Amino acid sequence: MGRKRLQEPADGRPTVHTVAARAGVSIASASRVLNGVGGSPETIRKVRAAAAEVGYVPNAIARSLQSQRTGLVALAVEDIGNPVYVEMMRAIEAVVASSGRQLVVHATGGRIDNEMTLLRRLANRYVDGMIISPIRVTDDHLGALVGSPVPVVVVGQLGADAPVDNVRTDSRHGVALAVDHLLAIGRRRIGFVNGPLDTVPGAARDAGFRAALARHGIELDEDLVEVGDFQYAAGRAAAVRLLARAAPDALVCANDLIAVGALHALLATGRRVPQDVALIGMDDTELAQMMFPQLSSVSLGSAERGRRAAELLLQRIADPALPPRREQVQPSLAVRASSAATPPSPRPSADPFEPTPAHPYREGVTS
Amino acid sequence: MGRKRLQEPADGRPTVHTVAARAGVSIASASRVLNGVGGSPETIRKVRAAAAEVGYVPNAIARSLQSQRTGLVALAVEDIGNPVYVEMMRAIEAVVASSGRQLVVHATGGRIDNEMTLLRRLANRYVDGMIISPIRVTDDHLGALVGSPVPVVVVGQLGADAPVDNVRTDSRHGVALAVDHLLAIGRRRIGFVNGPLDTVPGAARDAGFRAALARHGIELDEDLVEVGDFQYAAGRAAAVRLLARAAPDALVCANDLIAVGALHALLATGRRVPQDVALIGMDDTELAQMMFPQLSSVSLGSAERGRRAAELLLQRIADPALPPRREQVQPSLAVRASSAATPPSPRPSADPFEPTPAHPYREGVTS
DNA sequence: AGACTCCCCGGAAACGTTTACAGCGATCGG
DNA sequence: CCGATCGCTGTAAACGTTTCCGGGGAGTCT
Repeated sequence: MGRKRLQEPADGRPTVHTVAARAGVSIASASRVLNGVGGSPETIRKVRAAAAEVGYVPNAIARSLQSQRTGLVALAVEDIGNPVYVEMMRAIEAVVASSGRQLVVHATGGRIDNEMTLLRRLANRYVDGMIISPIRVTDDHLGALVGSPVPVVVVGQLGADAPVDNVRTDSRHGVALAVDHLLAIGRRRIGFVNGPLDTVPGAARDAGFRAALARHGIELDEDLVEVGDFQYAAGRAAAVRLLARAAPDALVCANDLIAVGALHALLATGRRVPQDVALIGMDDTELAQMMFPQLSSVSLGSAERGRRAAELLLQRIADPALPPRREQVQPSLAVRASSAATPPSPRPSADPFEPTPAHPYREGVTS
Repeated sequence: MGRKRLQEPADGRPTVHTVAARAGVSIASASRVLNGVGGSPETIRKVRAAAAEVGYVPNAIARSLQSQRTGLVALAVEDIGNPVYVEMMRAIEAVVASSGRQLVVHATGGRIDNEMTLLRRLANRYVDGMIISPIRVTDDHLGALVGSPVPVVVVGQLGADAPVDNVRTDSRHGVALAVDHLLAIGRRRIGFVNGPLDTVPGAARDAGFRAALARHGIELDEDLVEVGDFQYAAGRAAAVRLLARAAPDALVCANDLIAVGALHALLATGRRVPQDVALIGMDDTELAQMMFPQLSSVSLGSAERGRRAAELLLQRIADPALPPRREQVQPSLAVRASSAATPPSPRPSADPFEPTPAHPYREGVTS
């Protein structure tokens, strides 16, 4: 018994023991040199040479076990295909990468059980922290968030007093920006295509739409409101239903994907955008600018929210004792061709050279 | 000297030692029960109870160190925003998740140095395997791939004899499908908007386009070929350049993003699609169907390629001694409105009920 | 009854790294 | 010339888990 330890694992892969043996020093010295801390010139030379000869690469897992951190950060969103999350992911990835960490992404499908599973799995510490953007929130959920063993930052609305790092936006105000703008360009029958009302953003946007109309003293025709899902196909179907029973002169959509679906529905039924129906999306993703006509869209600062969430998370990882913080990003409206100030003209508006200065500009935050 | 080991880490988080002590058994027994292997009914009861009481959750890192696997699989693509990679990612995620693993995504930006860094980092075994879709390939690169210490599967074209698991498609043939179809519906001046020629897909598609025309005995007018980047903005700019100097009656695009850009350019300059110019994209992503008119697109089976790549990878992880395999996915053409067999009609058809009304205004596309 | 099998258990090693600690020689200051 | 300091080194512990191995008890077969 008692033989110290295999110097060469059966695997053949070099470990710090291999390097140390080859350099004729102890593993402690080898490790120190490899980490650039301490060591005499001679030792440094020998260890470096030995490491290079055997092609030594430190094992990330063993290092993690020792250092109690994995260098990974998780991001959980509903759908990694939604461009709004893509933009958020890009922003987060940039911050996270600059701290030398890597990103693990999870698609939750918006299902609470999936999110709960993820939160529970956090306990086994496979990541150093997590950014999650839940679209539905329950009490269990909230409990799991505040009781999480590793830092969690929430992107999105949350119960007001939840002691969790949180970066949110004011999507009610965002909807108001859209409504105000449409009224300002003379639209009166404004429709609304929303996502599910049992989601946090869906509920907030519905409330925002109603409040905005009420503020202007306009009575809402329920026929002008339709609900689908936060996806293209569902948005298009919802728009088709709405158009079948009502004749809006403008549509606000809770999402750019829905807006693209609505655009398709409008064009496919021979309506002109914006002459017959003005259209405004939400999230201001790349998609909005790819459409023809380019879509006006309410920016909810997804990239900015992602960036800030990542920074909050990194700070909390560095100092878990920090008090919970909350940050807010203001929405703004990007006006583009789909809601250009073209007066609703009679159908055969002959002039093909009608001037419509459709260059996008941003309207201020002030309502 | 002497004292065994802290039962309760200063941290306060329960370990298997905590559970074992509380249950009055050894850590070996505790571990066995927790893994569901062995243990008498009484032991099982005690350990389960103790684990529940202290809220024990096994530490994933320690487990990884012992088992020599992390349960993570990496995916490296050029741009996580490109819908083709989103679809691929979804397919991969499904397979990977069904094996109980998780996905780590990396955006390489198509830069070889980034990819090399990733490949080198593989050596520290932070993941069990990697799927990579390089758009540029060098010899160094190839060396790093074949010499990788952990399983790697490549999605995309590769040097013919590289001993690396690889799933590819025949994009030359894909381009041919598009060209054949356009010729069949009577188009003669077929343009091509490609991505960079120094990329593998760019080169293959260029060759495919030229070969397809040659096969039909058509001489290529170089004015009808334009190169940009595999992105929306670059595609749009490239299409604008092309349209400024030539008058195609059809456009093939190397990518759906490019095709969307081209569509925008066409519509913004008052051209009708497909009446004036038929349009075909490539990759057949969701985006193609979101457009109005819906875009024909050559499917290169991105989801299928992702699925197969994931399966190859899992099999190789299970048995690293497997010989390298290569799989091929056949392209197919999805014909939609943008290349419907509408004969090129004379311009002025002022029919107000024409199904695709031209938009009477121009957008900020510099001509 | 004795030998054999089977099952369960606990001690201890192992995964590969970092790091606290102590020893030791050399340098330096007094 | 001696003691303190400093820089370097090696031993060993620690991170938290799984698993090999040997011991022992209960049961079974001959």
